[in-house]
Amino acid sequence: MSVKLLVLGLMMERDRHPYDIRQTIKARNWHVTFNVRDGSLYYAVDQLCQEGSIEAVEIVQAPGQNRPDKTIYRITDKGRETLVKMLNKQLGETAFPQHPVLSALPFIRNSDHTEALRCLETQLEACKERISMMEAVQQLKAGTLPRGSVHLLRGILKLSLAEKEWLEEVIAEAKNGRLFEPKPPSPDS
Amino acid sequence: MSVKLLVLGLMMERDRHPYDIRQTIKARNWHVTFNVRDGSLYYAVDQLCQEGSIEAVEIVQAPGQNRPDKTIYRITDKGRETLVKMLNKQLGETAFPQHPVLSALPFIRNSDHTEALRCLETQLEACKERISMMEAVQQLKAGTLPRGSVHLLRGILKLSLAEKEWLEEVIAEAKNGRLFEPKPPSPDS
DNA sequence: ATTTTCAACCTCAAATTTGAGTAAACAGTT
DNA sequence: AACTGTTTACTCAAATTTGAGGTTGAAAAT
Repeated sequence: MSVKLLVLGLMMERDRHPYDIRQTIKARNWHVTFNVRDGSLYYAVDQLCQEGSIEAVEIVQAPGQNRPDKTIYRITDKGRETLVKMLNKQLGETAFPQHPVLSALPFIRNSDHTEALRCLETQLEACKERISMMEAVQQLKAGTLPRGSVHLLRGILKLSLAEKEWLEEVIAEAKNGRLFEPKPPSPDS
Repeated sequence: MSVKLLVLGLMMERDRHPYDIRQTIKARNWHVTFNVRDGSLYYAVDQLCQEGSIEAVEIVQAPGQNRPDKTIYRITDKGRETLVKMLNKQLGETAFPQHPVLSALPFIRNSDHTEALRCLETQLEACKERISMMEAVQQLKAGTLPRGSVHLLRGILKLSLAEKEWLEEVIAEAKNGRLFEPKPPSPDS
């Protein structure tokens, strides 16, 4: 969710420019949890700057002279406060995460069944890939990472494993068609 | 995610007015998966109406005469097409769901540790409640629900159980302080 | 009999995200 | 030497969500 939290958190490690943040996310395989578009990133940086949570420190002239120069930002004292507040806020949100398949399921009988099955199988594929990726990363880096990041990996892994089992059940019922049956007798669904 | 999908899906069952949708969500305990504010709901209905996916059928005069009258909508043929498209789109999204704790974890060492621990415990509480609620609902209604809805419940349950175990591990490390330790030796985290 | 609360309804500005661009430099290919 | 693709770096309108508010009438509490 909060892109601002991400920005401030990364700025705690060192001064950065927006694009650096983008790269760091990739480098750490954080795109799984932090699904941020460029737009939101630059927007968040702008906001943080306006509210005084970060400040521009340096403008680096890029190699070619017509290229836009990157502005490097630093977190301020106010920013450190903001960070603590946002952490509290976010840790306090008890909303269940939104899963696309989960929220599509109650309506799935209105779908094109063949197509839906194909989608579910793609989901399972993606899920399995995520699992092996997380296992690999854990092997490689677990020793060197701060505990928070380790638990991030373990969390993704654990949730993905549960997701996998569940998807397999759903797919089984999609295959035998039961998933798409109109209804048992019932009054309210 | 897609509020529009929700609206169309519910309109497939019968004609409805926006507030009816709101109530149905509550009645079915769907607020867990569909976390919709009033604003988005009315906005989505408006959009769907403008694009011709639903149409107003009837305007019911509410009891007192100064109260706003509710407009009842019906799904159109175009709406049914839209629904199928949105289902496909949504089922095709393989993004990992956003969990507030998950994305706060890598930065948690910058938090107020006592407060953070308290938050984590609240999370665990909420998670447990969700689990017992889902178990109860399953007991009561599993027989009468369409399969899609059953799998929705089972999914929430399965994911929440995994979440619970994971949270317990995290809390254990928050208690002994290891979670907040600055870092093991490493270069990149 | 009057105040308080609650459920039914809805609105709207401001914040944020999405999606689709732009443009320059470099690396590799034909 | 001209093409194609990729990385760096950013922009912007349009779509959507958020958060907070507003009105009426009926029911409950004082």
